[in-house]
Amino acid sequence: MGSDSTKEKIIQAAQQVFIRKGMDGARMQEIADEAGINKALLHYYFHTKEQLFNEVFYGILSQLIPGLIAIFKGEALFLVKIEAIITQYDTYLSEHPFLPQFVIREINRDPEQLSRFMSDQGLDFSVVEALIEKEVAMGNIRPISFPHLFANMIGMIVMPYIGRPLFQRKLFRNDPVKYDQFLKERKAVVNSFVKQAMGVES
Amino acid sequence: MGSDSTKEKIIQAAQQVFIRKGMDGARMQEIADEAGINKALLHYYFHTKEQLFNEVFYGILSQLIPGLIAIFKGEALFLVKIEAIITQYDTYLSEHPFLPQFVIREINRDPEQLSRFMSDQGLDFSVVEALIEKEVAMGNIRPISFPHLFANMIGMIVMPYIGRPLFQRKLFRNDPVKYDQFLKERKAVVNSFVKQAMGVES
DNA sequence: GTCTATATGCAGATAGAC
DNA sequence: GTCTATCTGCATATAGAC
Repeated sequence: MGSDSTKEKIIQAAQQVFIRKGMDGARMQEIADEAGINKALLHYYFHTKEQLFNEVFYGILSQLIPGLIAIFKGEALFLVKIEAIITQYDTYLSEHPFLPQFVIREINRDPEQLSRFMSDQGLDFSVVEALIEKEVAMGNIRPISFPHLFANMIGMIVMPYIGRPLFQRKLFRNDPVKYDQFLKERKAVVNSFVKQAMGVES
Repeated sequence: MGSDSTKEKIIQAAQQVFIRKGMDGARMQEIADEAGINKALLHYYFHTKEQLFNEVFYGILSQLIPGLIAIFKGEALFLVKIEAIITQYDTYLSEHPFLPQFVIREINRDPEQLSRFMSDQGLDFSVVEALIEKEVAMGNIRPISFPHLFANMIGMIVMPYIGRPLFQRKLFRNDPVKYDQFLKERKAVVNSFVKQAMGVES
């Protein structure tokens, strides 16, 4: 039992540090300190830093993906799905505000592995891709390809998190309370922005 | 003259490497190799890695800012300014595709310094902030605050660049030619997306 | 200005006692 | 399982010859 809880403490600590510093910037010493143990014990549980990083990173990611798949494959109407995706992402990010930067770093550090992981988890965009083409063909929404719509939505949702240190300073006089309020508004703003752009009322 | 061209070679090489690997991941050896010199000479020109990084980073950034300020302070109509900002960013990014990731890392590594740098360069959003409030008050565009609109625009423009390794794999069967085509379309797509969302025809 | 060689320090990883 | 002490390697940085 002492062992399990130590491993859990390490993972918690590693999340904090990796997310703050990234894979390259993180130090095993710092992770050990944050977990209240020493480096040797860290290496007892996780042989290498790379291994620890992967467990942490993919552990976090795999919490997000099943929810998205469920939305993709669900029976809801197109516009409801759009809203669900925005809500899902936004809620998740409000709980893991440093995740986007973390993912972006990994996207560029080892894209092949990440891509494979998503496939392994069963994430596949072709369903949504077909869906949106149908909606466009039926004239329900303004013409747009899935990649463009996807990039637009993800970009709008994610930007306030990755840009926070700068945005908060430049746009909110460095007031964190104001910024949190701004973040809370995002879900609704993005949702109506997208719907209006696609030519449907919210 | 040999000296000046060496310094120039170093800066070019450092740009490449820092952009690929980030401040933490970059190695002075790799920069020296890419510049065709050795580490000692690198340290002759730039005493520390930190110093080299700052010169490269702020050197690149300072190319972008004056153009934005010109747009902000110009006499153009609001919608023309929106379009100009999108075009300016998008064109700049197509020439520096790795810059966003670079900036994001720095935003989180040392936000205070970056924020001060932008102020020093004279970048100030209050002009645009007032402008957009006026447009909303006049009923020319749908109500939206400047921070929300700004986050939306920047997010949409920047996302395809920071997410490229993943997006290209997942949405374009890892075909770089197709992805470049996609990137070329972004300027027009984002512009019309924004205008439609704000309730004006493009 | 440019090089080879070397110092210095630190981070990841291991050995071995308890 | 957990610790202290240590090894090994590598990255930044410097010394000093040319």
